[in-house]
Amino acid sequence: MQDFIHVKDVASVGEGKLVSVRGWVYRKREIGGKVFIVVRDSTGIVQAVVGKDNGDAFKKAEQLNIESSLVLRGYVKREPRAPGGFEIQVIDIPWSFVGWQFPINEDAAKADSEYLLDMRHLWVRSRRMQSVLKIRDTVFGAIHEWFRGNGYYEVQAPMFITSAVEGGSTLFEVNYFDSKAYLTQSSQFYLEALIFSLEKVYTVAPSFRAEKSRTRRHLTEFWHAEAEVAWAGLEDIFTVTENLISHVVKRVLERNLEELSILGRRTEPLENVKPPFPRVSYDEAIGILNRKGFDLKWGSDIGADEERALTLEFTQPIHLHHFPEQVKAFYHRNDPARPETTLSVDVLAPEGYGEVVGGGERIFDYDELVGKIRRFNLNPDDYQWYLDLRRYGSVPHAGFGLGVDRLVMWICGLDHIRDALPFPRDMRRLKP
RNA sequence: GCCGCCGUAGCUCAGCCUGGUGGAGCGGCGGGCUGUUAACCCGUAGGUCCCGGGUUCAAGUCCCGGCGGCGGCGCCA
Repeated sequence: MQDFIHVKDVASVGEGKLVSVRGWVYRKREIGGKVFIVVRDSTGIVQAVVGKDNGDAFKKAEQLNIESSLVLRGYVKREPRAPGGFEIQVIDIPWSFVGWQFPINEDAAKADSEYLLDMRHLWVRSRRMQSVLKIRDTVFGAIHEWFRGNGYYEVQAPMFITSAVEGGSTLFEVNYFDSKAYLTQSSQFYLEALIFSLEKVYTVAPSFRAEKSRTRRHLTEFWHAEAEVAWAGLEDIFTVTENLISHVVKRVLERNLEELSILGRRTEPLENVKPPFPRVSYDEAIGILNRKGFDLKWGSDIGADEERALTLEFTQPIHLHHFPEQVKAFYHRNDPARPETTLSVDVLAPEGYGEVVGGGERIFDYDELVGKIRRFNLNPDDYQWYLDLRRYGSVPHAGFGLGVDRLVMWICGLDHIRDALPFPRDMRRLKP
């Protein structure tokens, strides 16, 4: 077996070296008795040239379609006319697979259409998706890196559950032998159970929401990074989320400048991301928004349009905190100093992207939790084991959930969350 | 749940308002070009104009119904 190199290393092996690369046809042009093949692999693109005098390889090269695969061998040449300044002068093509006519062309790619979603299993090969996927890899890696570097245990919660985490949210029902089960919409309750064992825990797992949402920031299956910390309060969640997000962004800037550039993503908004993030109370937000022309009453929720307007006032992600009780789920702890509000926080990504994190302090007192469940017209019987946690050595604690796909969407500057992951699932899309 | 939009070539779309022989670009195929960069130039093939009904001498175009799809809001991460 001979040694192969990756496309990105072609320039550095030095002119005149004989190299072998394996990849796919990114572009093919025939002119002047030569075939120019731009070869793509997981690391980049490089131009290869096959001359007509090289009869056997020339014939093979001529037959290749876009995205056909090939192995080629040739000499590296410094060539200012080639993209990247180097090309491979092919001496032979030891292996090739002549693919069918590739169904995605430049026109379809430019249109950014529904068609590309139907063709996603092939579109993942595009430089654009390739770049998103590399950044996504950095993001997931950096999340694990940060939690593990800060004393958290990684845990796993079940995906099959029997009742809702939050009343009102819609669950996917599945057949579970002779009974019904549901797909989890959050691992939070399980993490809360686990803090009494491990104190600081996190998980990165899918969550499922059967909401009929048709927006650019909703999926029915999304990747949820959740953490829960014993003895922690709202201030700790501010600190944890701003440090976590800043770390992730820093890693992306270290590793993915090329990918950001392929995506046409400006890096300035990312370079601004450093702790601490501005803290904006719900009260302040209502004031800011009403000065900007909204007409919001205290107690109304801050919707997508309002979030967008609010984030445009800042150059960093912001901590929006102290939401009124009625706009947050029942498990949020009310602020003893101001009981109509909760010790809750959303982190809003800048540039109009909006909510990427929701979290805050949880109710740790049994009677307080039962009372609030009733006040929200829910049935305490549905929360038996969750209430149990408040019976045996309960402690103040706090946690949060981060929508990883939303974070990737913002970091990449994407228009739609669907493009932040390879095979998105939403209300109307279950394939490929 | 609410509001709005669309369905014409493999893909992206124009044509519809104001009815009169189905169009463009990209892609395919054939040819040309001795260095292309989303190559270019010439030629050529390719259509159930979503389906059904109606109006009309005549419907892709107007009307009614159906089907399929898209965007946004709410909800949330």
